[in-house]
Amino acid sequence: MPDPLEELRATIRSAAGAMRDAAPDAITPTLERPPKPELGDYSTNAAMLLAPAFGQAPRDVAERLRSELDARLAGSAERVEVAGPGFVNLFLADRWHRESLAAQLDAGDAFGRSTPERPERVLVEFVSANPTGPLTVAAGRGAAYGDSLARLLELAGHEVEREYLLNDVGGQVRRFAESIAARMQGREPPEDGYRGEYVVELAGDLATAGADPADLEELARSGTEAMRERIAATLERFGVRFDTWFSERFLHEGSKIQAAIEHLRRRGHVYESEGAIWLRTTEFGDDKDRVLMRSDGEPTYFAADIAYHRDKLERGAERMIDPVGADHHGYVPRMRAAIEALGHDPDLYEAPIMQFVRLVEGGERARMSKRKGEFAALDDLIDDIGVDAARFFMLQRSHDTALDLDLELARLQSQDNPVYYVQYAHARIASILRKAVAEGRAPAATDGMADEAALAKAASADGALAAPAKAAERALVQQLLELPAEAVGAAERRAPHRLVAYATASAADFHAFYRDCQVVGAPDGLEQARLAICVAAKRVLARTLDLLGVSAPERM
RNA sequence: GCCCCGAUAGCUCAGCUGGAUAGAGCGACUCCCUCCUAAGGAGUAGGCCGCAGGUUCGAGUCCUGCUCGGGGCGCCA
Repeated sequence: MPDPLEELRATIRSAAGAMRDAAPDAITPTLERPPKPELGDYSTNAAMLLAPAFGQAPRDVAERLRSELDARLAGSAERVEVAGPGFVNLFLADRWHRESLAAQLDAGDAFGRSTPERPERVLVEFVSANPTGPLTVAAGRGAAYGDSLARLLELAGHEVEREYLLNDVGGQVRRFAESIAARMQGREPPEDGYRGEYVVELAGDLATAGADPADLEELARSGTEAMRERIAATLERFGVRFDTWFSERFLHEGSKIQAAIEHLRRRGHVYESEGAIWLRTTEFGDDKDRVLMRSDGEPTYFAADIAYHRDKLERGAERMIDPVGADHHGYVPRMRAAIEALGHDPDLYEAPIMQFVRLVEGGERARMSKRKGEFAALDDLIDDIGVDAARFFMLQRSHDTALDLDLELARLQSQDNPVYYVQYAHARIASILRKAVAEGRAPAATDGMADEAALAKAASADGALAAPAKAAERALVQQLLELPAEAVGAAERRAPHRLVAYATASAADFHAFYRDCQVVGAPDGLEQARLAICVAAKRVLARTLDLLGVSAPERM
């Protein structure tokens, strides 16, 4: 896919290469928009990066780079300047903007997509909340993060699988079954059981279906299955769908755990002590060794998880990304150690730490504990503020920052709500296109809406457009061209929250364009050019919102 | 005690792997609808980037120490 900014970067690299008599290692210069428009359209720090290797003052290197670039950008740049400590600033011609916009439109839906140097098969395992209760808001943050990350990785050219690990066996599940049984018999759940109202309802349903309160095995099975369905329904509402629901029970029943332990034993990392079987994780940087098989003969969750990750690798995963809650972050070093003990590079296992979400309203904070029965359910949050606001707010902040979600702000269906800022820009563009069709200034598609593809095609024809000349036009075009790099950067850094900032900035640039540039009714050529900019902006906003899992409305 | 994360505007937080005069939203204050959606725009006020050192042409960003807050240190998951 043509990426005009990537071509500019390549030009800078080649100019830097041409002057590298001292042959420094490859540098990765920045290409960014300077803080003030007077400083040019783009700026690079390449000279400052090269200066140490040349043993020259940054400004002198910058001057040499300037003349190299000046020659290479003859048709595209009006001028190239050296400024500040050694920045080389590019003032690009109208023609460059026109051609870049045309290239973007020509790429259609492929714009933003990229091909990594080394595409990977990535398995993103997320949410994986115990099927012993409804999803909490905290799980929702993990869902929003994991799903957006998966979407980003796909756009960045990787092969992605979304997977949910169902912890459908073990102590928590037993307590869950005991709690259901107690409710079926009209008793209170045990002290360490699940006391939520949903357990009462579930017990009623199972009783109606003829379940036997004495058969804990069966209650565990049907209870977790009922919860799994409920969780899946909540996630579906939330716009999150998994490729695979992986049952931990499968690992136990299929002797996968024994096989994994045996594998580790053959590699020489397993020993017995105090009646238990241990993995020598300290060999790989962990604080202490960890138990795989308890003295009562039951495998630990850790052993099951090792078998699980081994299974992921056997299924072809080249990278495993497991966003985990902050309350489990202590678990990460031992899992890393286990990956290494299995004979793999531990770096292919990544566990982004999800910090907590706190719901804030008038200073009050909801607690989130499933077992005590007082929790903030994701469904309740969606009912309250809607999917778009929920996902936008949860993705607004870096995953490793604790988030206070302000319900009062998120609930507002008004101008104060930051979600609508971006959506409104999209709706405004749709409105312009509708008007253009209504006045016969743009072709209509079969559905009566503007034929965006036709507009794009006409615009990308060579020389068809007047050049974007106003500052607001140029700024918007430049902003839209950032999408591919933004998407790749957000994917590589596992940081979907960057897209929220990008979407907000793009919307702001559109609103400024809207203020300064009349579209429908502008002089011939200019009107076509602006309609093309509108189409490009609409696509970028829709794409970005989609990556966030937020809708892009045609009207508001 | 050890480990992880955080500390940036009144509030909630960004800051693109070290670059130019540190940004956004909310809140406060002033303006702008004969005009494609005012869910918008223009502007003002608001900062010792937790503290102290260090690294270098340059540090909110990297290193060390400290303070405060959150979390974790189980043969639970």
